[in-house]
Amino acid sequence: MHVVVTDGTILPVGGSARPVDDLARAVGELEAERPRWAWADTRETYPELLRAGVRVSRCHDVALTEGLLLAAEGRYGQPRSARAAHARLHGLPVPDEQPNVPGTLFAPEPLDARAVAEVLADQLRRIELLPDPGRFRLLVAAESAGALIAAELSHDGMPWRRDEHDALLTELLGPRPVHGMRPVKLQTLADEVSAAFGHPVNPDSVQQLVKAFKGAGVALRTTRSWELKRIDHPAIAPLLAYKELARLHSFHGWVWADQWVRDGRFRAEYVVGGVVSGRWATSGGGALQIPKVMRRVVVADEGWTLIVADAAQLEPRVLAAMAGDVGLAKAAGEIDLYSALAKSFGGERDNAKIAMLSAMYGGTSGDALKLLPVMRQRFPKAYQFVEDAAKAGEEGRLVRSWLGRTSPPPSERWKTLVSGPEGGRAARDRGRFTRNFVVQATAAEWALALMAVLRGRLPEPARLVFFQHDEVMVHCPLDQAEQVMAAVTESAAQASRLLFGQTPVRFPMETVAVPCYADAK
DNA sequence: TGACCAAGCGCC
DNA sequence: AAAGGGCGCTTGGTCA
Repeated sequence: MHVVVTDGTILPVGGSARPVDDLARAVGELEAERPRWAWADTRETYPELLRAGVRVSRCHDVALTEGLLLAAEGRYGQPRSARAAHARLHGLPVPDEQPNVPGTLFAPEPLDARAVAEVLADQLRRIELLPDPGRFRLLVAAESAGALIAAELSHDGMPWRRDEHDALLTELLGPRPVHGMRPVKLQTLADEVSAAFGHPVNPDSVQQLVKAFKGAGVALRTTRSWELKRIDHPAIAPLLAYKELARLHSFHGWVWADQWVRDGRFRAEYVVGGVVSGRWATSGGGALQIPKVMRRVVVADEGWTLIVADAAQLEPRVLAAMAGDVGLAKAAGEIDLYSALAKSFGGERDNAKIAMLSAMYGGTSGDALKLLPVMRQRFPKAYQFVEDAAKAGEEGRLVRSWLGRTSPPPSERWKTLVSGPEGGRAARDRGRFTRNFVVQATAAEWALALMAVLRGRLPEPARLVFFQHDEVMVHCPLDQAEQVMAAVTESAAQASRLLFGQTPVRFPMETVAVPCYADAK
């Protein structure tokens, strides 16, 4: 049963609205009945419940659902807030999308509970009109669970040892400099670059670098590191070292830690569905781009451990299950998908891998082109599945994930471009996007389902603390390690059943219990 | 001065 | 890990 929640009101759908003074307390009491809470936007309501110590098991996020519905209905890009949805429902002027900044001076009055209930009812009706309402309902549930989880991840935070972070930075860069200065090791490398050219060059400036290399008789198109590596010049070594360390300093250095690490926790801000494929994005903190070298500062609390679980070869498995390709599904029933593939393929493991990846991602390398016909012959249904997606893209049509997330339509610019002289290129690019979309979006759905199930199976006080596309991290007391690892395995199986029902495809998780993130794999 | 873009590279 | 898709984020540089 749905129960609508706004700032000061609780409204059980079909019942009567009840004003409440203490929202967290009221929600906490009603949670015993396990309703599906419906609210305009999880980001506006749930954080304060969490701060009050209240967690809920499930919800319906109106804004996220509206975004999914609009895309599915071919109205991608319209404002998706509950307020906008309500205005559309009543033929009123639709307000522009508001940035989500709580307490903004000009923030509009929140919708009242009755209006939210109206939008909810309308959404449930619209879902029934879609090609596969059952799957879409699952998508809505998973996306909404994602919203809960994202808020909880931010609330709980990933363990982050500032002392270890500082030690790592000091080791690599030198001691923390006064604000605005380069750390000593960076400055030394910058000086070495200048010395190699015989005059001052700012290694952060592409223009200066290209000019300096030109003066030294080296023509460069870009200063990308893979291009620099092919050049023989005394400035290259210090420059490459500089680039790597400078990035660490400016992206995840002391200033970053001041802003994002508090009380021994890194609290990222996740954006659920922030990527068109349904993958999450982050706004601030760069949680999805933390360099691997930083993993050694992610350390479990005393007496606790980190359970790090990574879905192995998720995307080819997802394709096998989606396409219903018997041969591929059989290979995906093995732990090492690629050796199984090679057996069925009658070739080398590496070749099987390249063929698989090229089929999924539209690879164009020489090896890939040679191997694709084998792929097509051995796994015709899987091959056809991604080919169909690519063809749809090339023709400007939409594609959908397994649960019904719809790709954005091509832009007006693309439509002009595709009928012009460079049209073939634009069409192929779009084809690669839609080919990738169906696989990546479904993999994202599987990952959401995994987390939603796992969240419900975690014992107190274990907490999900990190999520990165196909990898999750749980922080729990040492004596819960076995239980949590088992929960991960069971959740993967449950997620697979939720999405695909009975399938020979397995979705193994590589799961380890470690004191420190760097110790995983 | 601030707004905006491109380059470059981290993650999956 | 592949390799291709897409993201965030910082810096330098340009323009109004």
